[in-house]
Amino acid sequence: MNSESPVAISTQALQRMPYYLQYLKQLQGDGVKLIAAPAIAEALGLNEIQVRKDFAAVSTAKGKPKTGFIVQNLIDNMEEFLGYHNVDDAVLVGVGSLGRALLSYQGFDQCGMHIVAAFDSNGSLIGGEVNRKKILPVTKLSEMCRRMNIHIGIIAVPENQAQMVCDQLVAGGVLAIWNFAPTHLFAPKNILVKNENMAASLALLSKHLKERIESE
Amino acid sequence: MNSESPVAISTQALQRMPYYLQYLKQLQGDGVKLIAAPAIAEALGLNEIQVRKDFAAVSTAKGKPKTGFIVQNLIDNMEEFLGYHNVDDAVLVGVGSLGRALLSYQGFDQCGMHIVAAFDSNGSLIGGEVNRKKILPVTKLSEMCRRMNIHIGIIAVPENQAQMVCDQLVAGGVLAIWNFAPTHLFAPKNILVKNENMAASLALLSKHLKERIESE
DNA sequence: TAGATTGTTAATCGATTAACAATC
DNA sequence: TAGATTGTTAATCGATTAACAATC
Repeated sequence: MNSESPVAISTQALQRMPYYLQYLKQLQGDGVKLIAAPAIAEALGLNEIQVRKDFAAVSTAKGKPKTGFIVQNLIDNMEEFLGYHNVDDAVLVGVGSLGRALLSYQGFDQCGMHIVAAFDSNGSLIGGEVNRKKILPVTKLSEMCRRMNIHIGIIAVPENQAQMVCDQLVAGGVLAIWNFAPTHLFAPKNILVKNENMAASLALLSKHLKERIESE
Repeated sequence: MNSESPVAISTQALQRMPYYLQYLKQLQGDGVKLIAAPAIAEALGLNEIQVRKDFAAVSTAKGKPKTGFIVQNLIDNMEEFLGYHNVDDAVLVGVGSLGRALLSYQGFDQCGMHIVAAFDSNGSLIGGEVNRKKILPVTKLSEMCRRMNIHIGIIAVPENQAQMVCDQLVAGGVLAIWNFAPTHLFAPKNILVKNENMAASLALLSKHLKERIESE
């Protein structure tokens, strides 16, 4: 494994990349051409050695002592590394309030994902559209995934329907699932399931506040 | 630190709690009274030793060999541990499509957070409401936070406004910030900032797909 | 009793941070 | 040159998993 990447990269490092990209693009917008690792570390609240390692894992060009890295190069290398250049088609299942928000979000295309259609089981929604994406009946889900060669399935349905939707996405041949339902999903090992569980984040906030307030 | 909890708990363990809770409540709904760690591990795709350790960290009652744990006890212990019983008031800033979705979500109250109001800078939104939450001018943000004793600030504004909003929330005395803007925020060390960066999750998906597709 | 499950101590694994020589 | 910054190897830290005795 990792045949194409000379240096292995951790999951954590991977998820720092979008923060680097956001800041690097901001610098670029301000006309900055060069940037050093310590400056980025400072701006993003990270350790500078960590930044250097992360850059080493994705950068084709080496940094120059006393100078740093070429902003444009880093942006290109990161986007290439993350696969933002070859956009994957996605479908979204569950057109509730969260589903609508995701369908309306403009930034996914720049991150290598394009939502082509939405699915729902509610007959009154079917045939409508949100942000120019048609809402189709969920009964057609796996067939459409296969026909359109969809790679990503986004699950935004209630938790009791999530596993069923997951199964159909897998049957439709998707390779990755982005799960917004607050439940564990079973999927074949070669399918990546990324959970986005608000309750898990809230647990962190709630516990922090409980401790702060109790310690008074 | 950790004076009230006999066993220290990791951030990771904390974020697993909502998954346990979800499953335990499902069991309870099915009339199941007792559950063993290996069964839960199986259902949630976790290691059974990890489950036992997580339970040991929050449970007041010990598990019984050959029997397991009392479902009701675990639910109570976890909710108490996470602070779901004492609900914290929150405000949301930025009534775009994501902000609306968050305002409409019904599950936060059960997780110890209650959104009392929303703020926006767009005059045409002010005075309106979403899911019975009034939309107020962002100019009143810190004053209102202080007056209403708000503990949590939710940031759902564009990235270029996020730091300014963060500063005002801090000025208003909030203790924790839930940041949906894809940018790093600077805040005092005693304020918890939890980032919810969709781009970071997408990076994981995009990279996985790039590798899968390249390896064909 | 026998066997499944518990709780805890030790070992492993992965990620971060420190130390330091190389270089512009 | 001197000093800042780079890249890499070693040390530390945190979390997970393994090993195992205790117990119902």
